[in-house]
Amino acid sequence: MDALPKSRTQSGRREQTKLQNRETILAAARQVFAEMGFAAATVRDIIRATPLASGTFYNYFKSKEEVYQALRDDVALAIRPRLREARLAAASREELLSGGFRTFFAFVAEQRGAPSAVPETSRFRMDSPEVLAGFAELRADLDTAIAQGLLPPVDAQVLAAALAGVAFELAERVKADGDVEAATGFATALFLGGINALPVRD
Amino acid sequence: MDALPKSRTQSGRREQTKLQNRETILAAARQVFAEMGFAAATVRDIIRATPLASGTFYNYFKSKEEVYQALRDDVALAIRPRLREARLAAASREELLSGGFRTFFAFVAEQRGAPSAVPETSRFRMDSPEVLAGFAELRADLDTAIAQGLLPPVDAQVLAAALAGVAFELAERVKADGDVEAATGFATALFLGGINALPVRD
Amino acid sequence: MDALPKSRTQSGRREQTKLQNRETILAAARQVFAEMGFAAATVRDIIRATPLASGTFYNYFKSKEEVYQALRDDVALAIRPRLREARLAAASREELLSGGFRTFFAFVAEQRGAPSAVPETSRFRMDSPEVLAGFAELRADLDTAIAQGLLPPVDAQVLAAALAGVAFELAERVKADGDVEAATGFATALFLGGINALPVRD
Amino acid sequence: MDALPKSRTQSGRREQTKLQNRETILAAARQVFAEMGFAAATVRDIIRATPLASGTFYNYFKSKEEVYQALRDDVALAIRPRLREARLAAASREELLSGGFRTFFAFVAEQRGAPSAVPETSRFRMDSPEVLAGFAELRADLDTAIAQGLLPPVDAQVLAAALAGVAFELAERVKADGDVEAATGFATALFLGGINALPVRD
DNA sequence: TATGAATGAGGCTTCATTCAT
DNA sequence: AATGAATGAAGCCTCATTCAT
Repeated sequence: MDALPKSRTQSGRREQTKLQNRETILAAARQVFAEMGFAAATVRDIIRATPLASGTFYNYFKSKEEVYQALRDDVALAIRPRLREARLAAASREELLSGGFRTFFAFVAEQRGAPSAVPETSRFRMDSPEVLAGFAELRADLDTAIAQGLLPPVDAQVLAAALAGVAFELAERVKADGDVEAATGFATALFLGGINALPVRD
Repeated sequence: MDALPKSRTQSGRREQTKLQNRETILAAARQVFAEMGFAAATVRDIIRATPLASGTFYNYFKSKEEVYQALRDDVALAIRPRLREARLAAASREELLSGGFRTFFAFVAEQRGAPSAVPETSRFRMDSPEVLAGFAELRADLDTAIAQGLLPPVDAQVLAAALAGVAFELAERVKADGDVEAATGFATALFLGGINALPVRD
Repeated sequence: MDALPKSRTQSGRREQTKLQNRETILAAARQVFAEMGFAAATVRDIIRATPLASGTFYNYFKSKEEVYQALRDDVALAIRPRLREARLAAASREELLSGGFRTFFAFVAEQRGAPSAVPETSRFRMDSPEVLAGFAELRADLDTAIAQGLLPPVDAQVLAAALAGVAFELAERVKADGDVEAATGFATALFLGGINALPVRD
Repeated sequence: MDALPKSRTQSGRREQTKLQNRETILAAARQVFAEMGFAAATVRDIIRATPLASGTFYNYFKSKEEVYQALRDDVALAIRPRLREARLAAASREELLSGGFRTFFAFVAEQRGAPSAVPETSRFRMDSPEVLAGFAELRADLDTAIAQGLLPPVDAQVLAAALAGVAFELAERVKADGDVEAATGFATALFLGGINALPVRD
């Protein structure tokens, strides 16, 4: 957290600061969660990574869980429209798959921030409303693609889970090596080849 | 002051008790983590779910993280030999894939315990040594399969990640619906069809 | 920059508002003290029961204690003149006693407000200046009555304490059952009979 | 609170200390409540008046309210048997009244501890089970006395309230001047004279 | 080894109060 | 005056851990 000087004399800062404090807290929380993991992090840790007073935290969030969800939602909110767009623009099965994967992995590569101090031995996923909405959206788009004939009539729910599983797992590699195209190529080829072999719905 | 053992069974009892205490703590921890999630659980919560005294906990574990890893390792230790066996017994690519997935999903279905009190909106994965060893083992087995000609010469590391991603994600569905065969069929078909399409190593 | 009053009514409105805010706070405090007890109540609770901002509270009161005293004083201020009048109008010892008790119990019955949310197992008495003045007034009136021959020359201070003790304790019953006349009859008879037996001052 | 040295070397002290800590806390609480009043006192204040660690408080009590009730109960537990005995030993109405008042006022005089630092402007009464039991006992004894003919058939409940009111109010004077006999004489005479004049039950 | 009371650090949260607007 | 976000002291309480028994 860069020191935002807290001196009272910079009164002009206050009016900006108002709801920008929220951003300050979110940034600090992102940092703290990355450094020590969500489970170990405390509200105090977040506050300490901030020039703000402890009480101020509670003007914005009720708990670290609420901050976490806000972060998640920010991410989901940022990535969802991009994914949507990529999928809707697809004119072929290959474009649907490669477009989705490439968009996702590119986003992951972008987010590669300060590498964790702790080698980060735990991963965590909180299915906030926004994240769940992202899943639902994926599934809906798959259904649309099936209707359009871009995909065979497979179980969209399960296919969505498989896509997400591969995406999240390969994302770990992208975080490490930043190679978006390799991951995209692999995942696209896998599903391009595999989808035809899937059992179709009755 | 050597022990004149009060009775032979007593010393036997003591050893048993020692092992039992460890199991008691692990069982309580499994329960507690399921009920309130890992992040919220405390050592005290685990002790309270036990007839033991607080100090006793520290004769067996140093922290809840250590308990968590022990649980993880127990799971990994239980599943790894089964997976190994399934993979080594495979005489065809189809057997390799379906055997591995079926073994994994069957294990997950077995473990489906009392559903969490908290709707459990977060999922954790702690890459303890045992879990990482499981990954390494998978990768080694893939390499062996490639050498045997059961698989084409793809990047085993990435394929392992994709297999794990699909396995873990579909595991959530198996936890929910218990349908091992459906998940096995889907995953096997996907990879059976997809593997041929994958880029091969140079 | 003298005020060109935007309208005459506005300045009138402002003064009214000022008084109204004080009343608003007192009313909220009465409510809050009744609902959660004095000890548990906080300034914030009082503010929250108000449409006003937190800072505004401090334009009127310094603390919850000050609010409490103001409430007390309001009560004492309301009851004292009535008690005074009742006692001064008394032409006989019976009238002196019954008039005083009846006035007091009638006031208590009037105040019986919404019953406390908390079963209220604690009772407070804060001897604010106004309350102490009420005591002094009672004592002075007793001295006057002694001088007038309405009462024998007993220790007015102690008699005042005994009267107050019975009055406050029976008040609890009146709060519960609202039976002003029963309490008045009992207390009057007790003192009417007892006063003659009291030791007289030397 | 006298400093009980907290050094670890005095290991012999520990076993005594075990449940004697409870007494330490109660003594500190008595002191603190007397000095700053119940409403203003905090758990921390009580702990600070103790050589104990903060966590230890919670091994014995859950809140200051619980401490207060324990104190109240101690008092009620100490005074009730004495009052009971005094009343049961009474062979005449005069003995019944004077015995009860004298016992109560003597107890109050005994308890006169360190005078409050703050002039103590608030009084507080928490009707814990023990206190309520004391009231019930008084009432039962009055009924017994009525049955024995020591008292006329008045409303025992209301008479009990009147007796308590006078007793508690005169107790304030006894706390101040310590004159047990004066208070006893006054109260006894008042009720001795007044009881005959009370309305009798139908 | 097991016990469980004691410890005190430290997390969580609210509070009274200030002060720039 | 009124507002209400910010402050940070401080209360509440639990926690992990120790250690005498």
